[in-house]
Amino acid sequence: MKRVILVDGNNLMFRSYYATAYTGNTMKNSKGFPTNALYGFTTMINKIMNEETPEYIAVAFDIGKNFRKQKYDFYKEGRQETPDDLIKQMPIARKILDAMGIKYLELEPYEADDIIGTLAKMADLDQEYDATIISSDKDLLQLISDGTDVKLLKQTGFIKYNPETFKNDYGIEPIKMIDLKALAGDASDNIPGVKGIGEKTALKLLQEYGSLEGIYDNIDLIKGKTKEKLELDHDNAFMSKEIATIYRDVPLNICFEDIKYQGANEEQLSEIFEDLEFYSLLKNFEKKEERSMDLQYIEIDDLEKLILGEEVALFVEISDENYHKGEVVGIGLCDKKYNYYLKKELFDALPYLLKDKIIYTYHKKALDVLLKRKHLKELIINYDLLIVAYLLKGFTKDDIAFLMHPLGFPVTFYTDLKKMNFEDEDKLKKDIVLKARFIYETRDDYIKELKMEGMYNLFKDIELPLSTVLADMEYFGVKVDSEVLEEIKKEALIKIDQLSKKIYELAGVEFNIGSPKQLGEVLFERLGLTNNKKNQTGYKTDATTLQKLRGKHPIIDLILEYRNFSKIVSTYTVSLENAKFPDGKIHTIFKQTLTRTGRLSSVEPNLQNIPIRGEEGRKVRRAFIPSNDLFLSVDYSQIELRILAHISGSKELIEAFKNGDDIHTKVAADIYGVAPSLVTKQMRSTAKAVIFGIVYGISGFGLGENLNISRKEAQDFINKYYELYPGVKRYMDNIIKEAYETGSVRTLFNRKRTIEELNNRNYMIRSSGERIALNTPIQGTSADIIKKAMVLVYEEFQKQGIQSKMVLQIHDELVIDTVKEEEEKVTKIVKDVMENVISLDVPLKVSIAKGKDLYEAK
DNA sequence: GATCTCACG
DNA sequence: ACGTACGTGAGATCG
Repeated sequence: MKRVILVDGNNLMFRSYYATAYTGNTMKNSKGFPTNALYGFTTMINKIMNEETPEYIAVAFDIGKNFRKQKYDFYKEGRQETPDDLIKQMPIARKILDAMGIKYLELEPYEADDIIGTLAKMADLDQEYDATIISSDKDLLQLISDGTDVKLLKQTGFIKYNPETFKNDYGIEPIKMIDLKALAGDASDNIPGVKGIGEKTALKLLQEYGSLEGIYDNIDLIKGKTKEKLELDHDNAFMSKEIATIYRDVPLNICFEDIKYQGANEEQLSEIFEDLEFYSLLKNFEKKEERSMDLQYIEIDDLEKLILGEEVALFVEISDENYHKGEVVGIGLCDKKYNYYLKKELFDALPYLLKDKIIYTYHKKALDVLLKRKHLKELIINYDLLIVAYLLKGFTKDDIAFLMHPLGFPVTFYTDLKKMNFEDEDKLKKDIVLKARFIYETRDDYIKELKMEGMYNLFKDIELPLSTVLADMEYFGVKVDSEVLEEIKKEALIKIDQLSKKIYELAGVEFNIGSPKQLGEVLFERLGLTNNKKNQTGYKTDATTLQKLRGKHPIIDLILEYRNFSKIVSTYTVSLENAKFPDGKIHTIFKQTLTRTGRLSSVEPNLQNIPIRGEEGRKVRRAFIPSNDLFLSVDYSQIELRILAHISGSKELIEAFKNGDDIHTKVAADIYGVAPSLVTKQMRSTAKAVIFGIVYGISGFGLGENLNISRKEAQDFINKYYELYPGVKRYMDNIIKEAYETGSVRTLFNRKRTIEELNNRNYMIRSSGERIALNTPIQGTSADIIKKAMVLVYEEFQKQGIQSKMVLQIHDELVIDTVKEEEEKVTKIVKDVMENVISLDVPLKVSIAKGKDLYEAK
């Protein structure tokens, strides 16, 4: 049996284009030619060649007019025009295939689908050949047969369909996909179908009557509205069927030998890749001559030889992404004229060497920490390209190579440097110097861009000084009591042991409770519990699903408890203990340039998700103890809601906050139409869920799921809320409109987030873009506010010579490791700064807690 | 390495 | 009819 691979080339190009256009910047080479679709296309083809190693392969494209459009001019009408940036890339895709030795096929007036259909038919008729079709377009599923399967590409991975697996999923024969479309239509191709009938109803009808013809033959057996709709759109249905049918007799006049894989012409291919600047792909077949910019640099062993201008760019390569552990590998230094490479031993001289210089760097925080670890004087750094790129592009990588590579610089990625253990000295030195040079050469343009975008102040007054604060917090670290952790672990393990025994007993079998797959089988097959919730791999067994089964079987509660304790053991005792440094402290890394909203995140380990909601988990907080005398925890109360009140200008909400009302009680009273004194706990928590939902852009369905009430009830709550607080509704409408117009939203401090999702043709992704537009100004402004407060607190501590240290930030909360004698002073500073950091139309309020560990300080 | 589950704001 | 809340990090399992 010979296998023929049939690739939907058009589909691959579109997919690649929108995949990357959606995550961020459209990739271009240094000449400004767009390359994003080609990059995705090429890697996909490479992947296919590796995974399938086909002997016969063809890639089909659309070209020119197509016969469906000629006959029915509404076909594919209303579709967004293909972007210019994508059209430009189309001919290059064909060139690449030529160079790869892969045949491509196109023939006017047919579409790629028809060409694939024709070849699949050839394979079906020929006993010697089997075909596999590769595409993310479901239309092609109609071609599945004994001799043809379809690899349907998903956002991640793929599903492989043959007649059997297809029937399992859809409940109909593959060929009935055509009838399905005839009934349900297809919005993206503008195929009408039968108005008012969607996939659900269509599938039901087809399962019962077999085909479109079968349905109309038995039309009298069908009742009610469905029948009316079918009768009304009879002609449309049959016309839709015609359009949806892939034409399988395209006069290609070829045989399989014509599409035999020829092997790549590497020279030709590397020329194309050079031109596109696909350096990572070039690497794959070991292009000999390295494209280099021949950067000249001076190696410094003797500091006497080093004379620097006023402005310098500094790049320090570190041997581990975790700069609390890594060591200096090498140093690049540039001024206006010269490039220098300094060996790592000269790191200690930097504070002296760069005194009074204007310093530009990449990843200032790592540098700050490194200096502290070596007990060196701090450097005054004026510019951090990592932060700048984050603000301007939403760029998120710690490795500067990700910034340089798309611009055509021959730079080595950090992971590759690390893989070779930073050993190739020549390459390494050149690389480090190049990075420093890049920082120097681009700084003016980036600063200009920051100013143009109105983000210069955000950078200069908040983000840059914040990196100093974060370095200080990370380096100081949080002390952990290993004995407490050990104690918690021991007790939890005993619990786990007892629980597993009981669970095995009730299940009648021993299995791995930690395996969702095995657990699902035990609960829903062996014990016969009912669960209609599924995920990709089987039954859903997450806490919400299980909670709905409580009372149905005693095993459920035990499993929930088991999960609780095993989470505590693995994540919050063992891992935290492992994260401890020799000084008995945990030194997390606060990622300053990662989140899309402006929040921080915390890694290695994450100290922003230490348990608090559950009593058992909360005990873990006893293990976090101050290095000084006590913890002071100050958190903003309802900061996001206050921000919503402010930016929406909602009179009612502003009034409530000014009065100092309990906002959830107030909203509950309004929604239920009762006096605040009559609001029950239940009512208050419902109101709370509604309020949070609003901030996230929830739907009636989502809120319903969340509160376990009907979708309609939930929708009523939402409508009521809009009615009561029209300002909020107005804000939501306006911000979404603005987001569509500008492609982005901003926070109060002008932090910008571009939302590519809004341009996506997929409804789901577009709606997600709208929710992002809604939520980001709120979450982001909150992040701005606490960041500014941190900078001011830090400065005030310095001014007053305070020894207490800020150690944690948990989004709306600051934790200070406080010296007893400073308790009063510190409390006042932190409270005053946090409450007065910005003046809004509503007051900002904090609540304060203190204690001898993180458990008590809450 | 993807997926599921669960911890936090 | 679609599919279903914003932002994160991490451990265990499994193909």
